[in-house]
Amino acid sequence: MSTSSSYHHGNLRTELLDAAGEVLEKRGLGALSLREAARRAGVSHNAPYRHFANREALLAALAAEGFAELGAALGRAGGREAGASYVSFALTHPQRFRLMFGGLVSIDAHPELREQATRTFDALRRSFAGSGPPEGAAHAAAAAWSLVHGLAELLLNGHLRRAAGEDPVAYVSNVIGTVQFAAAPGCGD
Amino acid sequence: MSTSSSYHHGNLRTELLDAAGEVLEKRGLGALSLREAARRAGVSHNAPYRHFANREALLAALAAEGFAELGAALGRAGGREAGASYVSFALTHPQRFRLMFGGLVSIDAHPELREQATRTFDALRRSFAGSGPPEGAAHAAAAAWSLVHGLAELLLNGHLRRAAGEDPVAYVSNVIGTVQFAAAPGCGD
DNA sequence: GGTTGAAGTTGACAATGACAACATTACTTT
DNA sequence: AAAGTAATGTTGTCATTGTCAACTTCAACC
Repeated sequence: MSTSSSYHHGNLRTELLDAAGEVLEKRGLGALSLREAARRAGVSHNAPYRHFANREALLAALAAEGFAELGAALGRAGGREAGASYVSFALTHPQRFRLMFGGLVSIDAHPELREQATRTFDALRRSFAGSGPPEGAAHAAAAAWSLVHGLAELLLNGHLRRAAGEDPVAYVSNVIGTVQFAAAPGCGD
Repeated sequence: MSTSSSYHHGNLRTELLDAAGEVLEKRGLGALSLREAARRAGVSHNAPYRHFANREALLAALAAEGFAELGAALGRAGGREAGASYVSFALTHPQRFRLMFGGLVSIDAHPELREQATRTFDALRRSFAGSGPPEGAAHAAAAAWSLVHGLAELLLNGHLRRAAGEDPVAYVSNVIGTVQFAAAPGCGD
């Protein structure tokens, strides 16, 4: 139905996001312009402005998509594999992950992004809160999230060299396995 | 001496880096253009090209400066306070830190940056290697670095909320304090 | 003293983000 | 169903930017 005429696209916002997402992952953030997205969607250079206030708004929408997907991935995985799932998301969508956490788009400046991010962060804190008892819970959860987030970033940037032949997945679980949270059962406070 | 004529600046590269660094921290990476740096250095729009091949080369030089400074800070602090020192650097120079680890400049593509980064990374691994015995050393060091790096990033982005009135420095050490590395003395194998 | 090359300048061009004015279509409201 | 209105896309334009090319100035060396 939507394809009747060629003037009104009918689905442009979504297609712009798809096109932009592809450019983002394949050619990086620097190559991602509103005009390029418009070109790929087969639409005039100014059409995107009907759906996004400016370039940053498009980036914010991309980031929001990313947070939604990350949240879904965390939901799928049990609390136990949350860490592996987080790292896996980052390695599967490196540019998206950087966009989400790179600080280039202010989360607070974009309400829709803010809401989605908040939802995902809450899920995250919940996932990582199981690591300790109430007293140090907040700190331990922060540590767990930090560990996993840092691991993702450093892997993404190629700063961690794993031994030859070491499985990436195994590496992640090995690294995570070296730490214990202070109040976790089996290790004194 | 150097200020004799106004044609040959004599110190342009350094001044461009200083100007660019200021723009970077105060207005963010997006506002940092070669032309803006040139303007601030009181020089024509194309003068920077005598010192930097392109915009990315300038960014690479800024990142290299950052790595040098981070390395120095780590050297000043003992191995014990390496973590706090790392986080402190990130919080003091947020934009610089993001530039260094944001993946926007390819480290490998810029030899000078690559060398400086390698030096600093080696120092880093050394700092964080003290956390465990040889067998799991690499993994434990990776975990320590990841923890600290993630903590820095998440703090930078305002994703970790510390309790009201909790000192930032104390918070960092509290969070770090919740983890113990598997083979560290005082905790099971 | 003249030559040469590094460091800076002016001038140009294409790409981009953004604004304004206009065109076309869809939806609502009788 | 007809008209009016707002949403969606288009064309035109402009300032800014990165980058290339050609020219100029100056300092160091023979």
